[in-house]
Amino acid sequence: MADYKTKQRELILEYLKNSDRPHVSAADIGARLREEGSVGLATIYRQLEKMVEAGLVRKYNLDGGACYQYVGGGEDCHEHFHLKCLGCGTLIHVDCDFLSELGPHILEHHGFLVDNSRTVMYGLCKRCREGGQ
Amino acid sequence: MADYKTKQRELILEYLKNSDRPHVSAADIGARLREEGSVGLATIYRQLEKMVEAGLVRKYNLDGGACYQYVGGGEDCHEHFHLKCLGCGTLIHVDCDFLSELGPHILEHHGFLVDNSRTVMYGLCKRCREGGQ
DNA sequence: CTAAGTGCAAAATGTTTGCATACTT
DNA sequence: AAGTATGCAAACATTTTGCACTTAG
Repeated sequence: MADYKTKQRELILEYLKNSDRPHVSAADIGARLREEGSVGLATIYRQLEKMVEAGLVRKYNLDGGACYQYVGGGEDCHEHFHLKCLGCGTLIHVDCDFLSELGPHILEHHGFLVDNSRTVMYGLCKRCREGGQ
Repeated sequence: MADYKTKQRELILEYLKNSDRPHVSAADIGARLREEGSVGLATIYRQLEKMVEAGLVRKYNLDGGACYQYVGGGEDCHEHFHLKCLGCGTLIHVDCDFLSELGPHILEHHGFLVDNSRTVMYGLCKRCREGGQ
């Protein structure tokens, strides 16, 4: 029942923490960890599942597969917003004061508690807007 | 380029409109339409894709596959926001001045054009928040 | 007649599982 | 030693695609 501390688990956690991009797919992790420590994809999925269950990692179901984000127990991503481009599929992370007021506003005026970590706003990014589409 | 009006498309649309449940998977549609009119799964996926693109249908990526919801083209949903309760599943429509500033703000400061009709914010409604969960 | 849509089966993803082996505690 | 974790390959589920054929405009 207790999570053993294995080399693989540490590598995955390490990767999640130090990734420059906030959201990472299982394949991303696999691609990187196959070089150095060699961690099987199955292990990655199994560990990610545990981490999600433990609240260490958050899972997002996106179009072409799921992405994972390290949140380290404490919140982290509750503070910002996600914009997903319907054109190129990019997931954009946004931190912004104006947007930070959104949650409190909705809670106060509409009685609804928004969970930013699960909310994705869809639309078109600048490049896709300018490139036709 | 123009969407042809085929028997299959009509059947799928009909099913989406009359479904008692708001969210339906491609498999759900297939299971039902195989009985009567016989519509191939591939066609269902291809039609759903078009409908999503046309704004007739909204797509949600869930854990075990995607679900689709008919939202009708005629609605003025571009004007307001959608809050979906993770507890009871209710979809709440919200009209509000503060929220109306959100789109312009994101466009101006983040270069991203939000499509309100496709964007759903997830969280908990008042009742679900108070009732535990 | 031409463009678009359809069904089927095959293929491409993304994720999970069975099992023998290896590692943690 | 007992309980977990791992790797691999096979199994799965869902969605996409190639192709010959049908249908709508």
